[in-house]
Amino acid sequence: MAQEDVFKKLVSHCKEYGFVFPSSEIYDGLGAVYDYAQMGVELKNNIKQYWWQSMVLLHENIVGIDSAIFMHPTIWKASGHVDAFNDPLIDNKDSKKRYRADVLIEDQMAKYDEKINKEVAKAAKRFGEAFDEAQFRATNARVLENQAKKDALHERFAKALNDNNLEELRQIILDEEIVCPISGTKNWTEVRQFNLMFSTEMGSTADGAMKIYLRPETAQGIFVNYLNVQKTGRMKIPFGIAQIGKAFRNEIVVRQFIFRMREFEQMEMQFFVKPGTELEWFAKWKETRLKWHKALGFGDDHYRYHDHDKLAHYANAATDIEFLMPFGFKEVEGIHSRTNFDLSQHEKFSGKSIKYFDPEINESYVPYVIETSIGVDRMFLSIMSAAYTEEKLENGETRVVLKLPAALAPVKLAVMPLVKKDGLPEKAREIINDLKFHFNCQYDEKDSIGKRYRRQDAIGTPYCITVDHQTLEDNCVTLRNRDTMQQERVAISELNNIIADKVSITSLLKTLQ
RNA sequence: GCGGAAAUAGCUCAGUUGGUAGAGCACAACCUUGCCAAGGUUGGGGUCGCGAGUUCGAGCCUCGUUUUCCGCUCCA
Repeated sequence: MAQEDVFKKLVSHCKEYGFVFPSSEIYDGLGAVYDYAQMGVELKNNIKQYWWQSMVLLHENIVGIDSAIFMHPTIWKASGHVDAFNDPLIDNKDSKKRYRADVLIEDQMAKYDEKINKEVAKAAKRFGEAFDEAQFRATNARVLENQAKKDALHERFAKALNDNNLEELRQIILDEEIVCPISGTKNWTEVRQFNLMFSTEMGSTADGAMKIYLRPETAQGIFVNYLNVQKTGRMKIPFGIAQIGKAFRNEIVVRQFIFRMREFEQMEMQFFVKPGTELEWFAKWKETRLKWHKALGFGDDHYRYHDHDKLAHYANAATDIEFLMPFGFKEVEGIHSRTNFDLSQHEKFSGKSIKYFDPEINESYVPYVIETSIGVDRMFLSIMSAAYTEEKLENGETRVVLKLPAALAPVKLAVMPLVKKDGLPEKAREIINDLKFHFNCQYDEKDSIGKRYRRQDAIGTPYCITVDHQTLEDNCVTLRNRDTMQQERVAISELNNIIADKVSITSLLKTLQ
């Protein structure tokens, strides 16, 4: 089966069986926003629980927080997001390359300087030692002409930037006859301001309102709280802070279902370490995180590292964990050595010292940070795509089964009477009324037993138990395994023990030790 | 953002030169059956993505728009 087909079928399956719906569908949807449905929310919660427990339960030096989505706007100046996420961009229609309009104009100004310098260099060569550069610059016609052009451009450019006048920026590019370095043409689109951060206003009166942003990442909520957590939690370096929460980015290009959404959820852990030890910890977390992924049992060939050659300005090492999606290997988690960039920036912008006093060396320092950052929605998609299976059966039929890890499956157990009479439904209800306290169970008596098994296969339920006539006599039921379709007969009183061991997140966590 | 394609029932799709919408599966009820998608009867569900235009008449033609997919592009 071609990979695009798998992806298409997966999207249909998510809709049909209640995992993911397009947001606001009855109003034609909203671009790149999706809702998790009755099955999806269970799977997503289980993923989050698996991550949270692997961080907070298994590490005594990692604690969690839940910081607000709204944060002081200066935080995003300190982090660099205000500058980096607000660019006037222009496209060349021929090369289809996108440029920052302001950079194109700055390059043009540099070209005038080049011309002037060339004239100066030429003259210097001609006149030798007698050359008076200041005199030359002040009198030479060509130099003056270029200087005047540059000054005029500079003035016009500064005004356009100041007024945030995008049309004027475009007009400057046209008037200066700036060409695309690739296509060499002047076939430009309009200049558009890209605001990758969503903003809103806090304060109910218009004049007293403050422009604030919906956080584009959850990490900053950890950084600005790190010292509070350290002091009140009596944490000693090295220690980590974990957080799961929504983040928002006004993406320019959104595609591939829930892989890139405007509203998405992150699971981030920032690990604070002593300067100089960060690369050791980076290596350790790189390994730890991959192990966490592999424990799900989809096969080691589904994963690979992608080390970054080009590092962001704040990082001194970075890697991605990539997962083999239907459309190729894609980033699911990022592990970054962020140095002390973020904390230092917050010291600078807030004016408050956020140094950690290290009692072991009797010194204060700004810790270095290792970040592990994973997109819940991407994780969800990777799990769904790896679990989705079309299986040829011996009788020639095809069975669609979601081979989800049992610990993550939305429904753990389906309880069904073999027939809808003879007291079997009542017996089945009796069983489910006991088990529902322990697992997410479904009851189903509609249609043939085979059809009911297939329905459970389609949502990834790992176990089905069937109540038959014999059950009424011996208090045993058949327990059917989703993947092997094998059945065994077990006592009702044993069900809880047998199933709990197989479907609990705890047993999955134990494989990490 | 550019170029291309598409949008009809919960899902997958038909729908002829323009004449008031169908199938399979799914869903609900009942009958029959009873361990891997059985059969029968009946029923519910669509202003054909949305808005204009052309026409006596638009699911079909034209324009716009929204959403999705593919290729570029972008991606702290």
